[in-house]
Amino acid sequence: MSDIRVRFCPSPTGNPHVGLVRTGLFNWAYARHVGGTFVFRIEDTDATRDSEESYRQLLDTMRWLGLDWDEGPEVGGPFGPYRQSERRDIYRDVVQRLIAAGHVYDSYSTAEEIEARHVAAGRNPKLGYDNFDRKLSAAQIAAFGAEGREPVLRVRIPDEDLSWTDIVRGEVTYAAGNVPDFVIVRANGDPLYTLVNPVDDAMMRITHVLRGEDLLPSTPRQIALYRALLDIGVAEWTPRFGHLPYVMGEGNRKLSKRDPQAGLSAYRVAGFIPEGMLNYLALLGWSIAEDRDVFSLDEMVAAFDVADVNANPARFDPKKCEAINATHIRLLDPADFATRLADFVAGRRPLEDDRRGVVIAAAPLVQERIHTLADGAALVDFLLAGDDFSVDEEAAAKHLGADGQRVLAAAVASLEPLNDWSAEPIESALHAALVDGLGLKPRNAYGPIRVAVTGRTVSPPLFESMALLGRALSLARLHAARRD
RNA sequence: GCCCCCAUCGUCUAGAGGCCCAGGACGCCGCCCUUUCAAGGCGGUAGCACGGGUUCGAAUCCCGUUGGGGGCACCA
Repeated sequence: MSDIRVRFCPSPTGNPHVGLVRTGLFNWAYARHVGGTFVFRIEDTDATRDSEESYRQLLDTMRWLGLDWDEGPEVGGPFGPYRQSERRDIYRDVVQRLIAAGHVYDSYSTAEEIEARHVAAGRNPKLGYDNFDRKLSAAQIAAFGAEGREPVLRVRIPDEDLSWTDIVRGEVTYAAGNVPDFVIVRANGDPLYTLVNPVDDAMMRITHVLRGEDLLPSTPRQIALYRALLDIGVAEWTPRFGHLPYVMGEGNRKLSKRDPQAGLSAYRVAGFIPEGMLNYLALLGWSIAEDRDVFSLDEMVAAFDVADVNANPARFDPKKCEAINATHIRLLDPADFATRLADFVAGRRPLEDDRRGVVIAAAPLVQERIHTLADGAALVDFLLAGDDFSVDEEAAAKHLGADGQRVLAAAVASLEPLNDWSAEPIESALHAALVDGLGLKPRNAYGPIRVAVTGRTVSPPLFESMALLGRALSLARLHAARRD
């Protein structure tokens, strides 16, 4: 067991997106690699944006992927609670101590006033807070109070360079004067992320903060806050920071929640399996070896180190994600794959026991032909369709014309006397009648039959499919496809 | 505008001075196999952003330029 403690602390807004999950994965993998502790914390300090549904989705997603946490919601731990909405009293106390020690001060400036001051001084109005309220006189404060204005609380940033050694980027420095005093408590008394995140990291004894690159600019502020937390005894050390590269979407934009390919749940619904998803996500900024990009979670754990993470942004490529997923599907033990496929199908349409058995039996025929479980479901659908079976129009036009009709007639004639309705006899009978009898090339011979029986031009292997479908249904569909 | 980050095939990456006229994967294109589709096999396509240094030697180190991204909230 190592003393390393990392955390994953999403806020429950909307559905978890792939970049967020990738960050969770890297934290988890690092914790497991070093034998440390993985803390899962929910940052729900913004009541107007957080939702219980999103919270549930977060836990559900983590569990689906198999990223278990050592401390966190529903698991507990020595530093709980792990939902910030339940930690108000803790923050209130820390704020009192920060005030008492003089690290923070009341600030009355509104955004308009700050901007006006910049304009009046001939500066860029977008410069940010100007630390104006640092030196308010008692009289001014009294005057604001008399107006009924409620101050926010700001942290006093030291006037010196702030730098750290980023685990993935190396030395990063923000020169003195570039980090304005920032707000940690709203005028209404609500603590902000800017306070709560470092406070919890300190109190939960986090040693390594691994998070998205978007938070890099907030790191100097946090380092300044840590000095204050160290001073008042809330923190015992400043953690190391590592900023993981962005996951980009289409075009050159950071993958946003609105992006259709961004939400992780969409992949689950589309029939991606955790193994494939995790493997692909791991590839976004990390690689296991020079000539290898398919691996299991265990293999990742054995090899993963944050220090090896690449600093440049990665584009999420749905095609490669599918390809990786496909190889993981093929890697699955056939029995395991069969039950996953059956469960997936059952999630889409009611599956009675005997039909479930058919899907299980068909699974080996589709396992290596698909990228996602949804592909698999589509491939076995003809076995489950009852009265709603229909032949695809385009396929019919192409294969069930005059030539197709001759094939169908000969096929029916050869199949009807068959006693043993299994793949081999079916193949022999069809081969004799169509290839030998009509002198057709196999691809032309079996096309019409495939379309008649499965309704599509693409299906699992024909003879096995017909065997699975059964004699009665197979013949009925062959008859139904005939025009005479 | 200011600050910060990033820069190898279309995409994800390997590469931590000579092993690299740059390796793997996805994609794409051929061919083989083949009852469709896959899978598999074989082959191909395509890249170190640019300019200066440093060095006997640079994709690798330094500086600059350009390009891309992010931040500059009483969101996280």
